[in-house]
Amino acid sequence: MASRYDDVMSLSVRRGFLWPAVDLYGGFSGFYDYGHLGARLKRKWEDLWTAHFLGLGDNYYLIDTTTILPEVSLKASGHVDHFTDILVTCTKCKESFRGDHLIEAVTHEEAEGLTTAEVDAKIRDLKIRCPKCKGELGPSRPFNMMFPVGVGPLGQDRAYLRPETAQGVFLNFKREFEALRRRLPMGLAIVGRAYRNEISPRQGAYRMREFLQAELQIFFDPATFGTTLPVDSVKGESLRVARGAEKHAPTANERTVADLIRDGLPAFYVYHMVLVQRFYLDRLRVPRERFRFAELDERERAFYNKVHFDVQVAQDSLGGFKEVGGVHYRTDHDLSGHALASGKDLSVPVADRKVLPHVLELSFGVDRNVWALLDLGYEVAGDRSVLHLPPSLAPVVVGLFPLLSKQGMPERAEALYRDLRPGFDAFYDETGSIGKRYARMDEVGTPYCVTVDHTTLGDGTVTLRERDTMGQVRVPGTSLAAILRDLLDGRREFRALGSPVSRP
RNA sequence: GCGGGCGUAGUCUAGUGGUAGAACAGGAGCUUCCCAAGCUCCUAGCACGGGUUCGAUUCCCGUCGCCCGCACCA
Repeated sequence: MASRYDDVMSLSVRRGFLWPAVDLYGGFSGFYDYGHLGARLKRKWEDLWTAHFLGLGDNYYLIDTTTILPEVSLKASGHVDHFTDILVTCTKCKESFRGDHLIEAVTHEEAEGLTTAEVDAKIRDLKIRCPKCKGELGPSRPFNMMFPVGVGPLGQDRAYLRPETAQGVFLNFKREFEALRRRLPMGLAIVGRAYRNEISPRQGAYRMREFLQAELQIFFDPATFGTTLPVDSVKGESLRVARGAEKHAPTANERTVADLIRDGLPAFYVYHMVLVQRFYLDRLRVPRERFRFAELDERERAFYNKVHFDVQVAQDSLGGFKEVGGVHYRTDHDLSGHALASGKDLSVPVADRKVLPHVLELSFGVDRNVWALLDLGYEVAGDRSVLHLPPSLAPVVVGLFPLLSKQGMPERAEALYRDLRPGFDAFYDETGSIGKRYARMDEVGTPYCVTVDHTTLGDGTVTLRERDTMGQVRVPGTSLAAILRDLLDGRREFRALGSPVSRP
């Protein structure tokens, strides 16, 4: 019995969205490659994300930074120390545990950051045994989630593949602040790869060792940011949130912006939650009930976050609400860390004061979002399978077919294809029956199909078919480009295009 | 990493100690023509490595990978 996950993965592999990397040699756990449709879908998601989030501010820009970072910079960010877990394995039942957690459970004191020798000593002194089988615990060993890289001919310069794109922004903060003429708020975004040596990659594109992040870091003056935003204009807007323990249930509560601010969340933070929710509901067309913000408590949050809500989308292939992004209030953690370690003052002048800017991070996993689109969009009903992608994200926007492979119809259809090709992701097909061609387009999410038929030969009109409704209208072939552009940009509705063509 | 299950064309699968069939998909052709029609032909597979054996896709071991549970998840 194939699961929902298998169905989505099968579609992805068959049609060219994504599949396991290096599968010629049996695969490479935690790594996935994108095929021709997946790469285009991913690129369109990135473009949409970039347009939406850079549009949130006049001083928001995209930058691009290295994926390899020297140890000193990641030491300053806290990743060298905090991204390392000390693991202890039971010699009897082979179960592994985090050393600091074992010690904290007994002493109720913070034990994170201890060395392996210290953990071993504590375990011995406190006579800690395996919590599961009471067996004897083996020696502890460090495990860092970052991939080490030896730079230089002898590999003598210790470095790591970046575990998040954000550090590239912080390292370039001072340069950009000058280049952008010293203005706050300033937004710097990176869409790029990041790497984590996950112990156990799972669930396809959900937990990967190499993945693509889209992150926007907004630098601001904590004293004034909330008051400079049009928070009042969204006060009545409702957000879907699960706070504290609520996230363990597959639901969310509708809470107004005003409510959340009254509960103590910073106004600027809630304001940006609204903008993120709009991106998912309005732009990505995620059904409202499948979207929510899930709050992480102190124990679950990363070491640098003061307020943290996951952005989650409910996906049947992954068993419910799963993280696709996050809204993180990182305070001045990063800039102060880099200021301390580099010896450079990263505070900036604001009016007559010096301010170390705070950071609000809007962070998204691109691969997770692409998978969510496939999961949400894929529908199998009887013998028809349809991928309901938002038209603006569909890797193929329009299919062009001749009804018959004769009477000059292929030439007419191909001419239309040539006309549209420069401006649209168009696809021409004359093989098989017309129904089969529609079916193929439906399955890869193509929102519109155009067919040249007998009537076309007389008056130049063609049929335009909409994927989701299978409805057809007749439009002039010469207007196709303009009509498609309007449909994709949301300026026109398909049903408003004209009277439907009836079919037998 | 531990435990369990699994690995046969692109996909989904049948099957055997004597090297494999089907369906769907794909290609060519005929025919038909507005929602995966039909017919003919074709392409294509036992994850990888080792062992046992006259002979291994099948049995055994290892590796890799996938799924589930545990742990982990800045």
